[in-house]
Amino acid sequence: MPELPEVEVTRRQVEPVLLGRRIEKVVTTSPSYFFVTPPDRIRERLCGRAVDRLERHGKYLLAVLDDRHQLLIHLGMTGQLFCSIAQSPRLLSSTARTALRPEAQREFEPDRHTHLALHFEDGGPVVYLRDVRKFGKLALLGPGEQHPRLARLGPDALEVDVDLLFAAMRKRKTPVKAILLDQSVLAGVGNIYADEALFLAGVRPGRRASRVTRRECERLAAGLRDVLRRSIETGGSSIRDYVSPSGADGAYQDERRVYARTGEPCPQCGSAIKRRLVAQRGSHYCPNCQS
DNA sequence: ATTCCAACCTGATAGC
DNA sequence: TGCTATCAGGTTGGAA
Repeated sequence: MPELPEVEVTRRQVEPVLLGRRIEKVVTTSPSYFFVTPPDRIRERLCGRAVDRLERHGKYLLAVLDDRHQLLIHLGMTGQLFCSIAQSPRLLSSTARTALRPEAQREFEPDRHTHLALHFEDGGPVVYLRDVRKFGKLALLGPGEQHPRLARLGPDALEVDVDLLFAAMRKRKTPVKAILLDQSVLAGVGNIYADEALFLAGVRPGRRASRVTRRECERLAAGLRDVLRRSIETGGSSIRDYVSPSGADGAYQDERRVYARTGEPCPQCGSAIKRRLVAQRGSHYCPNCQS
C-alpha cells in the first residue's frame, strides 16, 4: 500500500478538493477494525465542518477541521482517498472491470469497501475513503490532541539526515532494512522504497545494521531522497492496489529497479534479482551489485 | 532492550 | 473449471 510518495501524491491532489467546502452529509460503513473512533461519532463530528488543511506525517494524513478537531487517516495496505470526479477503473476488481464497457467505467459507485464518503453543501465532488483489507485506520482527535502514533514518528524520510541514520544503525544487529522500515527512525519508508534505496546504495537488505559504513549510509540517504522524490514526481507506484486520487495510475513502478522483479535481470549487471525474507518482509536485491 | 510473530482483513494469482 | 495455498505496499502488542 501507500508509502510516503503515494500518501504525498494523495495529499496534494485531495487537499484542494477539500478546502473551504462545508460537509453536509457523511456516510460510513459499520464499526470495524478500521474505525478507531466509532463511525457514528465521526459522522456527527464531521457534519457541518470544513477542512482547513490536509497534512502528511510520514504515511499518515491529518485533516485539520475548522473547529480544530482533526481526522487522522492511515491508508494501511489498500487504502485509497480520492474524489468522485476522479473515478478510476482500478477501483473495481479486475474481473468486474473487464465486464464493463469503457463508458460504464467512469462513475465510481461506493461499494462495501468504501468506509467514508463526504458529501458537501455545494453539491460538488464527493470525497471517498476506501480500504479493502481494512488495515487502515480512521481516528478523530480533539483540538491540540496528538495521537501516540504520530508522537512516535521520526523525522520525515524526505529530509533524511545521514548522521541520524548512521546513529540509528550503530550497535544494532538487526538487518539494515529493519532500520529503514522503523517509523520512529524515519517516517514514511515502506517495503518498496527500502528495497530500491538499498539497491542504489549497493547494500543487501539483510546486512547487519552495525556493519553498514558511514559512506554507505550517505549513499543510502541519497538513494532514499532520490527514490522518494522521483516517485512523487511520477505520481507514485501502482503495483497492486494503489491508485492516485486523480485516477491515473502512478508511473513509478516502471522505474523500479529491484522491487517485485524476482528473476529479472539487474539493470546494472544483468544478474537475476533475488528475493528473500528479511525482517519478515519480502526483500529484493541484486546478489552481485549489493553486498 | 531487541527481535520475532501472530493478528487485523480481502483479493489476486499460481499451481495442481 | 475449480479448489487450495501463497502472497500482498503496514502496524501493533505481547511473547520469546
